[in-house]
Amino acid sequence: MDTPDRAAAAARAEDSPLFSFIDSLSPIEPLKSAYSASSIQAYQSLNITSISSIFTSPHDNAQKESKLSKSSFAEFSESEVCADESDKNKPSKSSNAVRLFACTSTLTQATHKITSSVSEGTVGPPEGSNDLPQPGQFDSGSPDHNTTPCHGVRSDLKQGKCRKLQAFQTAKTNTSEKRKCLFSTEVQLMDGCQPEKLNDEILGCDWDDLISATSGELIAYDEDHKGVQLAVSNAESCGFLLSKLTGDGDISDRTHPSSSTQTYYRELLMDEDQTENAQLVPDGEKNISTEEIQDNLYEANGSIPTGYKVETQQQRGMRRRCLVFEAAGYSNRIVQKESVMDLSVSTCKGKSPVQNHSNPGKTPSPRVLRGIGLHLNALALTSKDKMICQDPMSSLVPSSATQQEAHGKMLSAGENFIHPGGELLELQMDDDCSAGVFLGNDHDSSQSNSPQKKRRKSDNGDDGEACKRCSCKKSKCLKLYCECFAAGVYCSEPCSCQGCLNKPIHEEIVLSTRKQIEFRNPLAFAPKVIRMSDAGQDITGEDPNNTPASARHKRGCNCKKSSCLKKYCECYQGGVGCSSNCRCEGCKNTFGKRDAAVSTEAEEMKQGGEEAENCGKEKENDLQKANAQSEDHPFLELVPITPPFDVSSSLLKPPNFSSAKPPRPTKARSNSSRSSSKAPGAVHSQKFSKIANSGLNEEMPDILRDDASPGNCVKTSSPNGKRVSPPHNALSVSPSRKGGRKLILKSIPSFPSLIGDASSGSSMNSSESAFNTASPLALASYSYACPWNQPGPS
DNA sequence: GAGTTTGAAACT
DNA sequence: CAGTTTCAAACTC
Repeated sequence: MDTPDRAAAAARAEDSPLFSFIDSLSPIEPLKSAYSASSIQAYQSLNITSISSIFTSPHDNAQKESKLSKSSFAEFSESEVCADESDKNKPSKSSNAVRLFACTSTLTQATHKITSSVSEGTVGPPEGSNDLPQPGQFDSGSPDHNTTPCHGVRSDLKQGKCRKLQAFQTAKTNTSEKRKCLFSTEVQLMDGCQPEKLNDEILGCDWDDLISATSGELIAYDEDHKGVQLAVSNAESCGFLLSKLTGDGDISDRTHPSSSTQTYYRELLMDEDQTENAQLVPDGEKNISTEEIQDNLYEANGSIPTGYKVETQQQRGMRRRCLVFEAAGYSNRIVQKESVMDLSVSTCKGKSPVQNHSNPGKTPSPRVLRGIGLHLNALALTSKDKMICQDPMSSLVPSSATQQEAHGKMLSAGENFIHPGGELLELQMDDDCSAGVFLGNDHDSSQSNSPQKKRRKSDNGDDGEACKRCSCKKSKCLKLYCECFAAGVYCSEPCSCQGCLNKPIHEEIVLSTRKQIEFRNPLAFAPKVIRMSDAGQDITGEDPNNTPASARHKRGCNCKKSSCLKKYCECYQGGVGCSSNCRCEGCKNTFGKRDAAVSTEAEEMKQGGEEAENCGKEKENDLQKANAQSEDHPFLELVPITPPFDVSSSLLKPPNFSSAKPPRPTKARSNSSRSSSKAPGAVHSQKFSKIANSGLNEEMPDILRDDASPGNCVKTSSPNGKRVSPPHNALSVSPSRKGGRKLILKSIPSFPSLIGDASSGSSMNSSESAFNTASPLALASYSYACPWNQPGPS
């Protein structure tokens, strides 16, 4: 960051002929400056104080960026947002991306080196593979970048930008570079199409991402981070991405530095995107540039900085995607490594082979995908998840180099996964959809982790309704009645709603409404069904006992006529047995009767799985659906809660961690009180004690009680826990939390992210400062926890 | 596809 | 906090 360093770096770069060439192409200096202290200042001014972002995964940065963009450029973003929808993929963007891409191709290794050197210059001395800016360096730099140029860019780029940003986020080691690239790209965009060497170079690494971003959809792959994802149409959503990536990413990076560096994001270019791109850039250039570039990248891997190489070759990013796709093993299989190139090529050409494969007939529009984002809750709640969209899935399908790896990552990712903002949600949806789509293809089942996805896939695939979504008429999709809104996702094409305001265009309204609802009921957007089982087992591994059956409906149902044997019953719908919290009458929940639960909750918790099985026999279809929902998305569960939530109540966040006080789930209490009132207090208390006492307990009890235990937020289970726990002392608060975290994540609605975006900017700073090292996950958890911590409405 | 049932969400 | 109304999903035909 220091000027001397920059000077040195600059000198180096200048020395190389490439540098001169690059200069001719586009001025890089601006970027440098951006990275430099000046940028930092700007960053600070923006209120993005926390450097923690540096430590954190790219996600954090992205979030911050998004936040910044939003907060500082809220006007822009909004106006742009509107424009985005109409102009999602602006030619300028695509053109820029194309340019960058082309530049990168031309630049090849030398350029990469230069870029790296440049980055280094800002940060520190580059070396060999290290040429690429180190994460830490970037981190420091990235924020700056983000702050200054990004804002403008973001606003301009809008969704596409966000996507790009997200993509950047995904990259770990490369992240910094990627970030730079993003920034650079963003900058260019802002500037208007000014090609920049750095950008190009950087883009070389991320250009795919950029392209994807421009194209419309992004698929983020964070091998290391696993959790990351997506992008999304709105910058807002970008902000939400918090995903655990940070935490995971950090960890993973540490553990697997080399691999970590390779995060990959891919975009499937939609026809639109392609067309747009084509328009923007000469066809020949585009195609050639992209293809060549890719080829070059692959070929030049040796020459290319490790980070680049890895990314291009390994396409770890894809793996992430794979998470989604994993379920759809098919996608992975089909595409595989080649898929990456194919994708890139396809994007250039117009349609990605993948898309063709998945849905020859359909060409999922980026929009669709965006909208599709599934919500964990939604998933858990209904088969609707299916809605998500097969198409997107298919389109997205990028194959991962190693499916298995991807799977593993996916799982982890799922765990880590946080729902970003609405767009992110979309991505999620995409993932989900993909999962759903692929469910049929469960090949990947080997993934072990993604059983849920598999199930869903099957479900989705089976259901023609897969893409069905809400059909609100009077609620304007701004109430919990709306599944989309409840799930924290924007309504999209599949929706048949009327007067829908749950769209990126009305982000503010959505956020405000969401806040209101959350204020009224902090748990409103929390997952209705907490499912320790899969997530806990897989992720945590700590709670072998937890079985799907163990999961219970948080609030408990109030069924009277359905006997808890129909989807009317949330418990049944969620594939969980009724618990003492339920006030149902004549409960016959196949997953576990309330009475039984009360009397033998402990057993149920352990054996819940059995119950589920039994129930499943009774109604295979229903059960499958339910199970799929609940189980399939274990990692969905993991999904971060709503950042917004955090944001809204965010103020508490820092305190949470710092403060030993366990967050109180105000509602939880209310729930408990409720349940207690209805159910025998003794029983309830017993459960509690059980939970508290048993190590396993964490699983369900936490969740169910999640409310009860504020810790839930904190708990970050395995994946999350990894990231979070170390840094977050406060988190450590209760061991039990681990399990809770999983649950928590699940519940988190994507929308929250939206909220989070708005508030996050300032709030994040404080929180980040507190966390610093904390991973994004931590943040997410934190934020999530905060709400809980706060009595909220109470 | 239309109408009914259902229970959660929202409202008072 | 309890009761009522509103709402949209789930279900039935």
